[in-house]
Amino acid sequence: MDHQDKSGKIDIPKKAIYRLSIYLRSLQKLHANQVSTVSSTTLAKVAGVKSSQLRKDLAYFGQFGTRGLGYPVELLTTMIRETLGRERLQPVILVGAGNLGSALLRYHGFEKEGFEVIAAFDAKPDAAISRGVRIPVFADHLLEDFIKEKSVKLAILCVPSEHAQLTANRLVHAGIQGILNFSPVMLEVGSDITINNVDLALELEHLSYFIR
Amino acid sequence: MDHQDKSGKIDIPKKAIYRLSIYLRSLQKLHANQVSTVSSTTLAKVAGVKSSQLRKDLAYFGQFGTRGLGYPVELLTTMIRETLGRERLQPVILVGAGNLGSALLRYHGFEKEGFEVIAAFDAKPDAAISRGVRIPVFADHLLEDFIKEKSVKLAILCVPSEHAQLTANRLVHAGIQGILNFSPVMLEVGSDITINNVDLALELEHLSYFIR
DNA sequence: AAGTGTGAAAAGTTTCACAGCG
DNA sequence: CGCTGTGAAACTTTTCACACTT
Repeated sequence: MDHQDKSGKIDIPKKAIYRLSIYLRSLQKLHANQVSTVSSTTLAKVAGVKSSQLRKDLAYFGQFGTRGLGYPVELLTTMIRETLGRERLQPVILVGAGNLGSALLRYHGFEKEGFEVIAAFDAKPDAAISRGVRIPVFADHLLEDFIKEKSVKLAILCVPSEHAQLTANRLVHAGIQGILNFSPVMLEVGSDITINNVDLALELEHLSYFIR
Repeated sequence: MDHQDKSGKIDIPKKAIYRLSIYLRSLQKLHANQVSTVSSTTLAKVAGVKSSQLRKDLAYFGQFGTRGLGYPVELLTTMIRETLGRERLQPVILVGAGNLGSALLRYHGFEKEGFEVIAAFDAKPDAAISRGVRIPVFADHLLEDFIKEKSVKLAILCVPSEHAQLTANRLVHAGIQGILNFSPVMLEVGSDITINNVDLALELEHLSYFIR
């Protein structure tokens, strides 16, 4: 196995990809502190992982370190960005500007990390607008044209559970390739589409198992 | 290994515990549709997993099925609830009622799944109250007393990154055992405390790797 | 000496396949 | 017969330990 899948993309374990994002943040923090070279031990500590795991993760997509010295912060940042497909700004849309949806729009956590939420869609756009959302909120039926026009690839899905699958189908049909899904529903989509479920109640439930 | 860890709790793989929550929801859906018995194949389909995995997951904490027939919906619901520690309502507090925090308070996704957010805490409680939050919002320094008084075990942490670790320390010291952490920071806590990180920007970043 | 890169071992998880029960 | 419960196999991910480079 040469770490290559059929699409020509390097085959990195899913969990390692999550960690790459964490490394990216840690590197940015180090860069802000004028650090220009970092050892796997130090970076691992900042990121909260084992140093051996960090080295293995980085080795999945290249060799960037200097033995005896460590990794150049700036180069490594660039390489991880490139691997994650974050060299250029990704436009994102949000669908379903209800309670949670408009909350996410006002919360600027995505922008801070370099994602631009360029528009939102809702059956009742006025309601969201009146909630103090600044990003343009359009009527639901304009969704498809907008996605095609702007070639948007990423969507945040916050519609009520009962509409989630139907809306997901529309998104995929219009060209969306990745969905961040906040509905507590297992979406069924083609294998070429990536779904990321964020299920807040489920996370709390998971915690409640571990408290004795 | 008899599936028992030192605390006397059955040793269920972490990933299986997440799935138990999904099964619980699926069962509730079936129950609402008057289904009283369900086969592993059917329940697995609803939950979006393989039937063999479902059977293995359930087997970790008991034997509830009848061969040739399937699982009794109601009993299985009770057993999973019990395993997850969800037989009785868990009180939860939220710390940091800023942008995201007050958004989560207005969003009632937790309540719907049976968690009661009984109070929130913030350095500037008035700001959150004026944002239309109905749950009582108290001043930050009342945190410890409240946790002890009500023996709260679960907290949702939404303070800015720079205060996250300090606040987590306070929570743990006051008796919190599980933290749902929305700050993009790896919290360092004792091994008896469970942390669940929900990092929205990280999830988006993960998606961006998979879109070609 | 310090620290990377990496095979190989260990641990964790999923899937298979089938014996056995109702 | 239909479907559960489960060992064993397959696969994935993590950790170890050390050869090797600067």
